[in-house]
Amino acid sequence: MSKPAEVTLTDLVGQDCCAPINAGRMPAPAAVALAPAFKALGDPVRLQLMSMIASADGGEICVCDLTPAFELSGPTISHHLRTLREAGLVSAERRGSWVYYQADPLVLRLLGGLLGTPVAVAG
Amino acid sequence: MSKPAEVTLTDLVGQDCCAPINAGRMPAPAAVALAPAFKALGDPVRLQLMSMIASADGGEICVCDLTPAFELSGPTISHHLRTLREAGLVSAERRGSWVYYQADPLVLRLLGGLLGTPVAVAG
DNA sequence: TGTCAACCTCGACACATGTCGAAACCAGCT
DNA sequence: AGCTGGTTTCGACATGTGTCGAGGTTGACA
Repeated sequence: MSKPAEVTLTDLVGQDCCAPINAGRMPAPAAVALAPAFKALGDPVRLQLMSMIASADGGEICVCDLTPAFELSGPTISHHLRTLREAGLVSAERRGSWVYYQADPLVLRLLGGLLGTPVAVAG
Repeated sequence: MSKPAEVTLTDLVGQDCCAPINAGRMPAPAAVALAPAFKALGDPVRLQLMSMIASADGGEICVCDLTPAFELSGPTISHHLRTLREAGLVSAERRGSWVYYQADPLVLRLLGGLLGTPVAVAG
């Protein structure tokens, strides 16, 4: 066990949340776990994909509705969706011929709570 | 004016906030403006730098306190700080021999509110 | 005014990322 | 069983990113 401090996003979600970003230095393991999620949101296409998935009616949306919404090739959209999936932000489910994507609201809330800085300035 | 739809982070902060990510497809200009901020947070070192700056006593912290906190060269830390600066997340101020960095709480709150989904489910 | 320290910029390199076309895979239909 | 349409994976290429060492700029201090 050379890397006992490894932490996953799911671990952090399980703890309900970690400390907000203005509550002291973030531990390196948490930073390593969280950075990929923010990085995944660091692209305009993925940000729009994420918003479409997160706001989808019924909590899920078909890839066949996502792909034509951009002027990008199918493989490129698939690549971005994979990035979101590997970052733990969305999950995919195949049903019949189509694949449906759903957002993970807990992870989104985790990230949001991290930045939220709920008026902490104690003004 | 070939690109009339260009939007800056400051514009978005000025509007107090844009719609949360689960409230419909994010407009492309907003996505283009927001993505660099998330991308800047998409690195473990910058996430830790950000947390140290945002939680600094007095709202600011000296570079001379940041650099020795990582096993990275000075130029590398400077590069990451520049990335955070260009993303609009922090600002720098020179005072005497040292440079002090401060976080922009409004931008952090904007990003957080975007993801925060503040219990909107009304459960 | 000269010297020193802190910080940034520049140039360079290895590696990761965004994008595409071609091909493989998977489920449904005839 | 074979064909068809939808989605992902593979291979390739141009571009962007993280890191460093060397050098420049700024301000303090003797």
